[in-house]
Amino acid sequence: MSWGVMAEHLGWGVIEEGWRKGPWTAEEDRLLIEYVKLHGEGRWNSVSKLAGLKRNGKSCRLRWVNYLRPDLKRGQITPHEENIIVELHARWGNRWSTIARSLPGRTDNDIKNYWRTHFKKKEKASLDNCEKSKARLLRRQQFQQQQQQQNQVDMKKIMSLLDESDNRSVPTLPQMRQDMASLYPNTSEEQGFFPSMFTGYASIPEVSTEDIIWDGLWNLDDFHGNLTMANATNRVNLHPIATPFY
DNA sequence: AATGGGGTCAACCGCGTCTCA
DNA sequence: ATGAGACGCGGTTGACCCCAT
Repeated sequence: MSWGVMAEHLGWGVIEEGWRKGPWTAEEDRLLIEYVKLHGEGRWNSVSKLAGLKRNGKSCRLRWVNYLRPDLKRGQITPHEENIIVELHARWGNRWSTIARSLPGRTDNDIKNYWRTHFKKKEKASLDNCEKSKARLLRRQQFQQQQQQQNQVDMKKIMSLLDESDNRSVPTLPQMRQDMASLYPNTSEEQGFFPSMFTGYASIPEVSTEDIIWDGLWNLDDFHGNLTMANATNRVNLHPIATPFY
């Protein structure tokens, strides 16, 4: 039983509008290779007529470019190639064919697949961090708002105390201590007697070292993200500046 | 041993660009 | 100048494989 017959028995190679679709058989590959040997690359739409393949031109071109070309490099992407991909992606964004030109033997499809599998994970992780960071930011904003409101209340209390002591002229230090102690009975002078508004710094609760580290990483991610996004979305602007490695 | 989930890769699809009559 | 066909590109899908549970 031939590959083609078997494939059809197994439900592969669906025929739609006269064109076969799905995985290529060894026989189809052979026919395509023969065709390219005889006629060269190009004129893909005539493959079906000249080679007897029931595949449309697009499908033939793709099969040749991504799989059958003799100069294709097989095997895993090397660390060196990965470095190049990362560097060029930062510069060009998702312009896979441009990146592929700098990696002999690799196709745009290879690079695209590699990027998606190896870097989507990192992207997802950074998106998760983004959500965490947003939540933290919200917590901080809420806390700072509360702090501000509390400070206003405190200030009013202090002002009213001062008003009461107007007839005492300038308060003495013991008097001030007494006033503050009545406002903040649980706070010792050593712990920081005055409310935070006097220090100009509101301490932030529930912020762990881990949070701080993640914030730092997030800032870096954000910077890198913006950079690559800018590159990806402003390709036209970058054209005159940078040239791909042909 | 069964199964669910994630990784990998080949192939398809839609759209934009190029070429040529 | 223009329209149709060919080509190229990036995004997406789906099948297969492997591994952990």
